[in-house]
Amino acid sequence: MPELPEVETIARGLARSVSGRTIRGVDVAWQRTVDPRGLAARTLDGETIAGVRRLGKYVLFDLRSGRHVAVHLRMTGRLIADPSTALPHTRLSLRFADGGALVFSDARKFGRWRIFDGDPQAELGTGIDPFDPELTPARLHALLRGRRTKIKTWLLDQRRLSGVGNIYACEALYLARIRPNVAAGRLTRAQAAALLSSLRKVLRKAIFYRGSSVDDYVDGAGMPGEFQKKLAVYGRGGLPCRRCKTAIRRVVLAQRGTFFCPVCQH
DNA sequence: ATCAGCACCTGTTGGC
DNA sequence: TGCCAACAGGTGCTGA
Repeated sequence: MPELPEVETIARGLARSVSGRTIRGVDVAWQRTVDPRGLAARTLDGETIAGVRRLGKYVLFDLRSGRHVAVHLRMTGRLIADPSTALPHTRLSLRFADGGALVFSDARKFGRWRIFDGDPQAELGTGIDPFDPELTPARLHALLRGRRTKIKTWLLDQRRLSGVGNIYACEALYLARIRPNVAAGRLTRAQAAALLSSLRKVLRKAIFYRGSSVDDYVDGAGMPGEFQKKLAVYGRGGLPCRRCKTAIRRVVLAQRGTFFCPVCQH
């Protein structure tokens, strides 16, 4: 479900709504929600949330103790602060000392919570962020050099670049006029530069519109985003390209639906 | 290194 | 109307 813009929207909202609050009670309704590589959920009892931010596609809670909680929402995970009614598919809840709660609901049960000490980036293995100032066109071009994997598949690999998912990979490649199936290493320096600026443009705009609610994404307050109305290619198979009117094609790359314009993208 | 295939899960949708 | 297959914003593992 959520990619960088959706996770950013959720993290920003939760930073305001749960920062400074103290956990007094943890309910785990689906044990596998808690990643066994990290600490047990009950260790959160008594912790106070210092802040909330995004790391790649993780919602990262920084605790006053120095510990961290990384929540990955995968396809259908939702983090809702102080819900007014019980949520369906609730898998884990943090009860706060003030009487409120942070509830994790996840229909498909793919989402994971990981509680750990130490450096989040090292712990989670996240690659460079698309908005990291150190990611220059030259740096991206260098990262792509020699890679024979398809550029769209490369964009989805979180160990290299962290935060881009299926929707925004399709959208950025469309904006940059690059075919999803070209080998990553074959992109020219100019194409790498176009791809980077397209990624930032589409991600920034999607954050502005509070994410894309194609199916069931909602933010930390339960509100949907608006960017799904702005999508240029994702989910538009068979519909006319907004630039040249050619029918948008859908193919499958790396087991994921992939949309592109066969005329605009080379 | 890379890829296809499958696993993890449930809910919704579209075709027949 | 009803059933079933396909599909879904993600990742991780295995085997080739």
